[in-house]
Amino acid sequence: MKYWLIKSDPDTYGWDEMKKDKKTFWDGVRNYAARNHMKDMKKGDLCLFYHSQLKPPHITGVVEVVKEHYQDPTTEDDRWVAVDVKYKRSFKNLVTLDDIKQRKGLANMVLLRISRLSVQPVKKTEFDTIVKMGS
DNA sequence: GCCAACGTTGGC
DNA sequence: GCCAACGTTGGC
Repeated sequence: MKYWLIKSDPDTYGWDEMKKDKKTFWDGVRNYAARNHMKDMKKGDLCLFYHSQLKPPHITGVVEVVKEHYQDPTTEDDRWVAVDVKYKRSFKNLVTLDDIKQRKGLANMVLLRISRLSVQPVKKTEFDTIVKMGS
């Protein structure tokens, strides 16, 4: 099982909608590196849900991959894919970007190195640390 | 609103 | 296949 971090600008799609919908398709990725990560996602993988553009930016909770990649329904262009994710759990404490920066074990997260990548892999140890921080 | 980082496009 | 120009993302 793998772990990921997926970003969403709440103006486009926020955690409240995620909770309400229970399940959604994750589309609109137009970046090859992010797309390749989506193609690696397997059913049952867990993703941290990251709110970008907020003050402060933060992780709100966890979602689970329930359907592996398929053609992105929002475009004719067959280069792009979508996956389905379902709501798993909300964090009691939001884990902010600053919290992540402060935490020693998380200094090598992709999030801090390639800030613009919207779908990125997360190590199990990083995932566990963040879940602990959020609980 | 600004700016850095970086991906994409298009001319050559 | 290089590289300049341009657009977008995302933190601050």
